[in-house]
Amino acid sequence: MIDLFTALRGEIARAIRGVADLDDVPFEFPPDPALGDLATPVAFSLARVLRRAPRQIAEELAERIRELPGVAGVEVAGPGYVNVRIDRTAAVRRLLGPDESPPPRPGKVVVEHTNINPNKAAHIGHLRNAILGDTLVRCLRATGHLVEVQNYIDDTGVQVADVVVALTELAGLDAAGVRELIERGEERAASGGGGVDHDLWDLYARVTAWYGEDETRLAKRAEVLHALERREGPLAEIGALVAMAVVRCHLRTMLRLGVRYDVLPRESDILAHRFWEQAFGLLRESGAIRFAEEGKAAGCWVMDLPHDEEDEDGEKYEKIIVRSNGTVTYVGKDIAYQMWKFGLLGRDFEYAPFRAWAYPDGTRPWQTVPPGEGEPDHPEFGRATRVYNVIDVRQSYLQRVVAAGLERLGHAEQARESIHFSYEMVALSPRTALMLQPELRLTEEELARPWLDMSGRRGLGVKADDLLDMLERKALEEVRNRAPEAPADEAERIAHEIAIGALRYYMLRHTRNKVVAFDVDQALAFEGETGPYCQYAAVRISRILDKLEEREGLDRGGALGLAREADFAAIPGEGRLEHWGLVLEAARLPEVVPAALESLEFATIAKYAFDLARAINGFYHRWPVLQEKDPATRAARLAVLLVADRSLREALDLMGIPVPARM
RNA sequence: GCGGCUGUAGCUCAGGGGAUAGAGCACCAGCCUCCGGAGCUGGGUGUCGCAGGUUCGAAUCCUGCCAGCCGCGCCA
Repeated sequence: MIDLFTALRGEIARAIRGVADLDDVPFEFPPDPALGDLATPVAFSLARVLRRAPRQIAEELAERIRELPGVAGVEVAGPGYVNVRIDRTAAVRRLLGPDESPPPRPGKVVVEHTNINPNKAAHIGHLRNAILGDTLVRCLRATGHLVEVQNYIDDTGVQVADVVVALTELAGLDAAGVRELIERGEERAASGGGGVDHDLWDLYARVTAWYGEDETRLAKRAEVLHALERREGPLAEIGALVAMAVVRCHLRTMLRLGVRYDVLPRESDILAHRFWEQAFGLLRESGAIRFAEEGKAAGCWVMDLPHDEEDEDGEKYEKIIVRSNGTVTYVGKDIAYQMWKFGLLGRDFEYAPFRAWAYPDGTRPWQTVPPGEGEPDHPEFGRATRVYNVIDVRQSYLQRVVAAGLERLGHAEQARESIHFSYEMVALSPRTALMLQPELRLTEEELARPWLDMSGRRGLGVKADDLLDMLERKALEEVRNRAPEAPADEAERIAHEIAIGALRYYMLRHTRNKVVAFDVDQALAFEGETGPYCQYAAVRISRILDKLEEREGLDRGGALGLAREADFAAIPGEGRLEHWGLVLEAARLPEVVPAALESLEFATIAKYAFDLARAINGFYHRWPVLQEKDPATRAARLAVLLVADRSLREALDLMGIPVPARM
């Protein structure tokens, strides 16, 4: 990324402070590039302080700004905006120059995302999580952060227990039978089908009904849970087998969209390494929790929340951390885990390369393992200076409690740096739900609702793999229509890249506080505000470069060299402003990325990429490069397109959207 | 009850003090002997949920209200 504006703003702000004392000088981009490249409405606020007309103040400021290097002109417009124009040829040259990305930053950022229960196939809600998380990771890395990506595996929870019950009681399988089921899934997966996680999707839905028929059957779940925690017996073996097999499936699904992880911490290893016992000691010693002698929580260890939260009786709110039977709650475990992420626990996991699967390139993410099984040489994990937990909005309360726990332990800074990246869920419109599953029986009330929650227990939802398959099939059909001569493997690769583009864009285009009411038609759209539209704009520029090489022997390096030498002023007057407008739009990327990180709103990057692609497509139609006769104009026009291309590709890359070689 | 989020065009959504409130979809009409239509150009719609307030200026900030959704468990 190349940032034209930050340094310039600093200069202008300094010049303005020479006239009036101000902490903060506001800047904005003028709504129309004809007005200028950078604007400040500062004269309006100064007018109040100085008790003079804003326009008059603006004129004075303009005089000083005019003198600054890199400033090509200053004008006062409207009621008192100061509009600044910059040197265009120099700007274009710089934008085509070497990368100026920020230097590495101190500290380490942990991003935890995906976190799918390893009991059935990933659904489209998990896709939103992983895509948001992965985009966060990419943006952090692009701005110089060292990032560690964690995907937490809850392999001892109720969901896994239920699937073990389903396998043993409903499917009548023993460990050998489960192994066989997993193997069959692997064979299907090898030829592009769904793995064992797909089998479990329906099986898991059935177990809820099975419990419903006879409540005494819940004892089976308790038995399995117990076995999982102790890691003993055939039920535990099946649980471990299934959980790791499903994790493998999830990793495969996520790899389809280009999402990878550094380390997979497992709940069972948190238990095995006795993280909670360690945290319990620290919490007790620090006074963060206390033993409740009386009240509703008598006999429990509780944490008094520093918030002014009260329950309906007006009593001070306390959160139970250890139950009266001595077992720890979910929040308690989460506090221990969060402490580990910051290196505050004084205890670590052991690690080994993920045992169940390797990425196709032969690398493996790391996983945690029980005591005594770890490899001596492994990267350092945890010890973060900041932690992002990507979890949906329903966990907001618990995330606050976890941060409060750190605070109460005396780690105020880490509490502040514990960031809940919350987002709303993906749901199904009743129409889409019925379309996908016509056999579904919805109540009157459900039909009237704007959306329906996906429910693993009802089998209601859309599998991530199925959506990806649909996207790839549709994209492949389009590719075959448009480029019938393309070899099969190339067509498939392009279709895959288009599918990813469509899916990732779809999940990012909504702001995070909005429920995505999943709509098949919208998700499968390749036209309008979509990923493929953005990809297409980049491909078009790429095609011009191809033609340039075919017809004139000018390769990409040559084209870039030509563009760097271009004189922007060579562009004839009537189109000059439009050319410049595209450059300006492209130059805004370094403004967009930090803003997106600050607000955790990656829809802004999606919107930016789309606007830029739209500008490129419009430009493409009005200003041909290859047909342009005048060599100076042609070089300048090429330069403009290359500037736009660079920003568009960078923006797409931040969202994990690849650009196909052709479309 | 308490807390959070959402309410903007027919639909899906951007915009979150500042220049004339915008996109996409859908609908209609145009556009290539081309750098391939996943495109471009036009066409028109808005009590920005309602009511007050702050401000030179409010879709945007504040207060209240209405509607919808989500949380608030000795579940995970």
